[in-house]
Amino acid sequence: MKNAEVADLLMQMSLLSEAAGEDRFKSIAYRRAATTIKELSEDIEKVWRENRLLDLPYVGEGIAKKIDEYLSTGEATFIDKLKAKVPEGALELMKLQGIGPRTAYKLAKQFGIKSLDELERELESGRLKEELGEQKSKKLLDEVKKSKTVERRMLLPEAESLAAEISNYMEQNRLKVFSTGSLRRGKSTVGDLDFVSTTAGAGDILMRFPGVESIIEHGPKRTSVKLSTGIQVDLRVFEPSQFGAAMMYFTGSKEHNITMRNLALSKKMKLNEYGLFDSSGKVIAGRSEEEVFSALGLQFIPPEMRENRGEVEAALVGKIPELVKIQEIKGDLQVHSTWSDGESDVKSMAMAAKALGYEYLGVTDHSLSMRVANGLSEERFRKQWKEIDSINEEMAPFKILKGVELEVRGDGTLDFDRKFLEEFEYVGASIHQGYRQSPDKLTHRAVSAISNPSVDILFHPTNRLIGRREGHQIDIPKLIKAARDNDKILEIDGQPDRLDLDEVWVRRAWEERVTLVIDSDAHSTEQLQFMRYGVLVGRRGWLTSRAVLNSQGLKGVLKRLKR
DNA sequence: GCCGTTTTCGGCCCGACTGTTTTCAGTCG
Repeated sequence: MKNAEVADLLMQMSLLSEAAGEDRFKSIAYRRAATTIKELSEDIEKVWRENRLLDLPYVGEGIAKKIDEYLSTGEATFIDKLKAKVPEGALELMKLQGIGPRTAYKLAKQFGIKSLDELERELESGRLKEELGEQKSKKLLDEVKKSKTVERRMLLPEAESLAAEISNYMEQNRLKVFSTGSLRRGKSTVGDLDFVSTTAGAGDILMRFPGVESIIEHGPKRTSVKLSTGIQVDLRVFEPSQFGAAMMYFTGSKEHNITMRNLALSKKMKLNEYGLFDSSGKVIAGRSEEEVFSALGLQFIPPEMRENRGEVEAALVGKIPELVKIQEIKGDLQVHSTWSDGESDVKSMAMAAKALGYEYLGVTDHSLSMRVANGLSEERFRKQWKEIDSINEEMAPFKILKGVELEVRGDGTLDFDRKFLEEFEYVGASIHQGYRQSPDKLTHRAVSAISNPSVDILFHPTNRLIGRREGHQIDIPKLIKAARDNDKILEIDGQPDRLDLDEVWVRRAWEERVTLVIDSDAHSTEQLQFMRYGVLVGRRGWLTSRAVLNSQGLKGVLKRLKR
């Protein structure tokens, strides 16, 4: 699948077009098309072969022609053409906060600055003071020095705990702040933190938060600071009567906001962060999000869905799904114990699961060939089952299910034979090995695993580790089709660095009526909490409880996994 | 470059903050 490559090319076009000083709407158009293709839940090559490129949102004649060139010849002459118009170095300079297309163009063209290192030298020499002004030079110099610490996005637990730390600090100063932005939308990675407050002066308190390293800007309504960890925190202050509109605006996403504002315009109203207004400027709504949605004739859209992926259109016709909730989860079907690489024993895991209100817990220790994880042999599994039986007697009606995380070996064969696999209450297969295999081979392994009669679930299908390792380049539409044809289940793994399947594919899978299971993949009792993150992915993938196997009670799950 | 229950041309979300621009351009979210 070349979706990521094509999206990347279009994103480059967007940046180049901006740096070349072209009409800024061109750049926006490229970026929108890039997003469309990045989030496309089918193979772009398939769309192209079937002549459906023009059906994609934000793809018109111009962009379709470029995609056609790339997919048919493997070349992208349009990139080189545009590059010729951009002075060398401008793109790199634009990565710096405070340098936009204008400044980058000027610095690269007039001063021949080609890199951040060169910019640093020029700034230190003072030669740019006349051009940029004293303040700006100083600010940029600070930025250049800071830029050397790599920019990173936080995983959800880190983002949540930082947000909690900041809001506790504010609370100690008798100020309430509300977390918004991508954290409120439940995105798998969070770049910066966004808060809304209804108390004047909140910005002054934020600036005194102990982790603050520098102040990016500070005004009566908006304050932005940078923490020593490199994370940016933005705070905006509003009147209580504006709170709902403010939360909507700051929760985003940006593209969702644009669609919402356009919808307001089409109804002769105006929507901004202060409220919804009629054509005479009179306020119609703003105090709560519910009020604003309703005044626009929309159903309430849960934050997790606000990504401009059709949710506004769905809300207009009352088709927002009732998203799955964490309270509806009745059990966990992938956890590990001390039998393999877990830190807690089976009984502790079961007690912790019961304490969460679950009816059942599927213990899925690794199979034999995962030697690094102390994978179990047939003999050890039989011993484990005895232990499970006795705990089950004690804890009834709570039930521990005998599962396995079964290794799909490099050659596509499974760790155990069919006869033994039938003795488990269910089998989840995983592909951990063989990164360097071709996409075709990996796809074949995944498809044959999910098609195997002894396998019920494919765990974390791409095996990605966010920020550390790309997932296997498997053909996911093909995998989804195989799961559907064989009536099998795909997993959303709740480990914060996995969250695999990705939300885009989760949505596609359920559209094809493939059941999903949301698991914590816990390796300790505490990690059972990771279920929450998996549920967020499900919600971002528009799942209802009906789509999620483990929103069913024990009876329903056993029926579905009947062997 | 894309798009259309006002439009196939003329728009494209809307506002805060910074700096030294004495009225607004650049950048950002």
